[in-house]
Amino acid sequence: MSSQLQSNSHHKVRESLRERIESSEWKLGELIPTEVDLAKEYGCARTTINRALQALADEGILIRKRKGGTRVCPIPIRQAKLSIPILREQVEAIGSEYSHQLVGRKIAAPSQSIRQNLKIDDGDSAFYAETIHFADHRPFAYEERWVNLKTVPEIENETDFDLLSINEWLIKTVPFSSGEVSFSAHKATERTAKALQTDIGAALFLVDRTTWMNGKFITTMKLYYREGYRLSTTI
Amino acid sequence: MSSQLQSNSHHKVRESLRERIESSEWKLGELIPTEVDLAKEYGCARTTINRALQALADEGILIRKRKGGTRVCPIPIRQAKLSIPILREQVEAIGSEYSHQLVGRKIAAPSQSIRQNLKIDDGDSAFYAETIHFADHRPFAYEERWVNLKTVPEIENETDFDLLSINEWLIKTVPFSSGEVSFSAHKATERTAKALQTDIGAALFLVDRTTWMNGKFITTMKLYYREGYRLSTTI
DNA sequence: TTATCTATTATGTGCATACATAATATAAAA
DNA sequence: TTTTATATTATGTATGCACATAATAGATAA
Repeated sequence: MSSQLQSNSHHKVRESLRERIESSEWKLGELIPTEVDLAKEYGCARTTINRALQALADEGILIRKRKGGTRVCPIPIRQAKLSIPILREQVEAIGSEYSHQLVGRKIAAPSQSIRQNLKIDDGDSAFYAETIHFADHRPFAYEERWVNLKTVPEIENETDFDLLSINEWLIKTVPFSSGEVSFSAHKATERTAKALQTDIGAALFLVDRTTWMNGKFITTMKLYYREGYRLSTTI
Repeated sequence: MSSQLQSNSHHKVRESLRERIESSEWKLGELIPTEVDLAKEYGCARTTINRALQALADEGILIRKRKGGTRVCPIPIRQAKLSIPILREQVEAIGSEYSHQLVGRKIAAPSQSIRQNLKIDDGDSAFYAETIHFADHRPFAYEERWVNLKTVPEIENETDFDLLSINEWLIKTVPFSSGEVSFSAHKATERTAKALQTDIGAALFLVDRTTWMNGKFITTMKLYYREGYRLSTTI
């Protein structure tokens, strides 16, 4: 955590306060001194204390109210930040060579649930593709993706997904989008097992993701990871 | 996102800049104007611009370097914040009644890998417990937990885990701890299937978690969720 | 040419000050 | 007593200013 020495006052104050909170000098839900008092104690400007306290409040370990004062969060909620890297980086991070293969591509009318995800009408068709992602030429993840042609019509004319996978192409084309992700466990079906060269019934880690931008739905996909895959983070 | 109208200048500036970034006014990796220029443009102090830019940098959509200037992050890394709620809240959030049952409890010498997680010596023993968590009296998750007796010796004398589950007791006793979590998919074994009243071979969602505080290791656990469980978040 | 020094530049930070704002406590009026 | 106005308080924010610091570009010396 505090591996990088910060000689800056507001960082130092923040870490000092963090320690005091974590050592239970102030108990859960308890009021801590006011900014003015802390400024006096630390011998710095109130601005500096304010900055430190706001940062801790952003982290969720303090709760602040005007006039009410600042108190230690009564129920410390653990928040894990997990970055969702693109597959190429995920594979290269473990020192393997990344490659991918487009095994299916079509324009078709998606199922009801997919239509709902992309907010498209009943008759409308969409772009569909299946991709197998490899680490050192061994299947690593299998991707089923639908792309909304109303939002990203250019994809229909995009012929070359050899260098850039569809995901990477989309990130370049629609860089800042919001999305919803969910993680679950999934028994490998005949199709997913075949794509990942594993057994039917294997426990696959499934990432479900739908992204949109300015209210326009862009893409929805299912990403099946091989057995043994772990998504890790710190809290 | 910007649902709550903020009349504050630095919030307004931040959201304005966010829109300009998301509308690709500045492309991926491109340099944006300096603080001084933006301050001139927005008619505010540099401090205000600085605050807005720092916030966007914290979010990961800007990259700042002294002298180098501020640029749009070349590879927008999607960061999902996922809060790890305690099981009681998770169950009650879906409108079900929460209950739990301690099915095993002992002081024993853990396996090599657990000893490694808790950083305890070869001969040392630790506290072990298995808990089944129910939603409306149906098994929801199965927990296997080891607790380091060197760090939390009080747990040995704690007899009553009826009201508070071990996890809840630990949160109360050691409120601010760091930890590592990993998610994966796991085929139900005889034991886990039995505990969750499901079939052997079912695809379970597994959460692996180890927590520590000030370098002292507290607990490590495996939490197996029933089939169909989804962990969701937005990015 | 290469290495070394030296501006220059944009961000990082701290501070004093001033005022805004939400929430509470107190006093005054009904 | 209840309601309403008013003061008080702690945090929220904006600003001008000064200086620190990292990284670069340019100038100078080897």
